[in-house]
Amino acid sequence: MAMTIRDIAREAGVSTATVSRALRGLPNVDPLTRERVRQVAERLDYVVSPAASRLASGRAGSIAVITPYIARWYFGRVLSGIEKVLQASELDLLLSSIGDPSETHHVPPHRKLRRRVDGFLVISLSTDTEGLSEIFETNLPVALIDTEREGCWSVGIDDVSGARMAVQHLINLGHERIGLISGRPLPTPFRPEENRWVGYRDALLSARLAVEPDLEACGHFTIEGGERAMTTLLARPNPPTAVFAMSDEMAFGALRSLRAHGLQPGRDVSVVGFDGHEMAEHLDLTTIVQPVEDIGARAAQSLLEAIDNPGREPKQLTLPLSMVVRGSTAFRRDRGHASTSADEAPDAHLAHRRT
Amino acid sequence: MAMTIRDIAREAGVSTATVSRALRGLPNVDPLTRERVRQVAERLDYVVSPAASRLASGRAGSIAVITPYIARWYFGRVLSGIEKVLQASELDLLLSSIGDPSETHHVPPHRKLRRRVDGFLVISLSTDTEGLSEIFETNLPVALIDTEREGCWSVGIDDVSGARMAVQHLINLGHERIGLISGRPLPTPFRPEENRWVGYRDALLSARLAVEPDLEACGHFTIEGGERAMTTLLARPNPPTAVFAMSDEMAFGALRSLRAHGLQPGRDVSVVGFDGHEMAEHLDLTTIVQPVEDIGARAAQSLLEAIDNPGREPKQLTLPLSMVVRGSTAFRRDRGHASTSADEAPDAHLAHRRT
DNA sequence: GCCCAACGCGTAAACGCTTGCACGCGGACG
DNA sequence: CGTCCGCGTGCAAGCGTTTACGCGTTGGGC
Repeated sequence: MAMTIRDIAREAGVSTATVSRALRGLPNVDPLTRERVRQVAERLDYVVSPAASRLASGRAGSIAVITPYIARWYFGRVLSGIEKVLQASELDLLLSSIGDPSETHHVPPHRKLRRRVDGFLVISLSTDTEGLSEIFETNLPVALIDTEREGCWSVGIDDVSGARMAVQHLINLGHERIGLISGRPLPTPFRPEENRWVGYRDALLSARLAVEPDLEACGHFTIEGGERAMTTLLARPNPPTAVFAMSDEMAFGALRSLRAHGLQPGRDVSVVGFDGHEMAEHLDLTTIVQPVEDIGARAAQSLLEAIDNPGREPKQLTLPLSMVVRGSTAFRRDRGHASTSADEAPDAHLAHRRT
Repeated sequence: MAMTIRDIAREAGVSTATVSRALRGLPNVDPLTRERVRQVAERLDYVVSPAASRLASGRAGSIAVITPYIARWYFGRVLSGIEKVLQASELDLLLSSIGDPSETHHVPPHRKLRRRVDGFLVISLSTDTEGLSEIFETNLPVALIDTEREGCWSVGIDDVSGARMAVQHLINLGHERIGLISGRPLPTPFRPEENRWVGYRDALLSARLAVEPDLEACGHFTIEGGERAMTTLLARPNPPTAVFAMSDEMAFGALRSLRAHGLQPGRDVSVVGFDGHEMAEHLDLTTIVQPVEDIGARAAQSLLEAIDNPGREPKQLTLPLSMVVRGSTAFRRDRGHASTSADEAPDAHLAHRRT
């Protein structure tokens, strides 16, 4: 039971040094010796003690994933992508949820992680999030998802143009009062939120359309929040005829609110979401789809690369977006008029597809 | 940078042993000394080297969570509950997805975890899942979620009676041909699946209703799968008038299939789901709700308890279930007849509520 | 006033591995 | 035939903690 490297060494008739080298695939070991050692280790069911190995080598043998949420759709999927890559590596995946940063939970325990990991994977958090600075100060490699930062590797999508694409689609459909269901009041600790806000604004401005506070409502990235936000918007003096929601989940809530008000998505109010959630198809929601799991996987690969090659110049990766047009968006029509549901937009210059 | 316990000892004018004791809150340390050491450590920004600590103490300082999926709703939520508890403890959370066991992915790397963790948390997997035996052989404490096993702690719900509750509800509504959307063909590596199947069967048998293979279809626990399953059931010679889906996500797919066939959930075919997914409310789906996040949290607590008190007799915990009745279930009516949507079932003896 | 327990602390031996260094040996090269 | 190089290997010094043990000092009970 108490198998140590010494037992293997004795059994194989070599020194512990050779066992160590043989088992780890280091050079300068006779192939025959290596094989013999392997067999002995196998037979005795030996696995190295990570603690001892880490202490001696100075490597932590694990990476930490810092995420604001675990249970939410987007984060779960990203995490899944990360895990798949890490599974194949030698590194352990330490999961650390930071809790909703805007709620100033307990102090994030990044302190504890200090001597414990070889690198960090941070999801969606603005680089100036409180508590994140400790991570950058470690000088360990960091891979950022959905953000960028000098000296860090990063993977993400172009949130600005994604949002612009969504809003432009609505503009092309003839909408002029286009609402926004955002996350929470700025400043937000989430980078994508800021960027989607910029994209929304850009699109409106370059079409010389109004950007009014009255067209915005916070949905806190939840279904319920999205529903409340839509309800709020509908209650405004001059409600929007179309809405861009920063996430599909909020869009789901918006759709629900519309139905509750006797309005039909698409026909009465157009809605675009963001993410590519599976349910979007089922709810007939037009959305900007991002390769979520891939984002996680690529980020993990980046981090592994950074750990293996310290000092290597970090790369930033931007993954492609696409739009899926469904029934929740349609040409603007005056309320009350009858018309067929014409939902093919004249914006063929944008990347999009139908399903 | 290279802060060791020795630096603290020197600076505080004590031995490393005292530093170690002071910082870990062990007894037999003068309160004044302890405080002084604390201050020095704080000032020098010292954190213990987990590797060294683990090597010396023999504790791994982390627990592994073995889960078949990360991205799926149920597992993400359970994981979130686990993480919240572990965050407050001293233990690291090592995430290890096993991949879909029925697909015989790569060999699960539980081997690697051997000397690396102080305990295991296993989600939903049958205890006889291939590769899980290695875990039990370690003799480390194991907390099981959704399953039970001699010598293991466990937390879960009563899947049998949950399923029975769902089906009984349909029976009470007058349905006689009640379909089942299950996960995959038995034998399945997931325990809840077996049990829900038993509950389904029990309810039907004790009402002297038919249990036919023709009433079953596999939905693989995905939305798409649920949709396909419902479509399959509808195409059968004598289709069911009501369906119990083993998960809400499959039920969502079923609802979609119904709509695609011009059928209205509740009025034409009743559907009950299982989980308490947020979207269930939005899709007006009757469902059995389980305290998912709580399940994870309790299991984590159990494991911590087991680790702190080795040899303690394991406890099994069963958490309560409830049923939320919504519009997707209604009294059976003959196809084609008009009738109002009467959906209040005469099964007041069952725990349920309306929203 | 004595004895013993309890307390606070230091000494030093692990814990199980990695790795710089040195050594011997055989072959290539001049 | 001597030298040198490089390969395969072993030796042993760490890596930074924890903890059994022992020692001196106090204080309370008799």
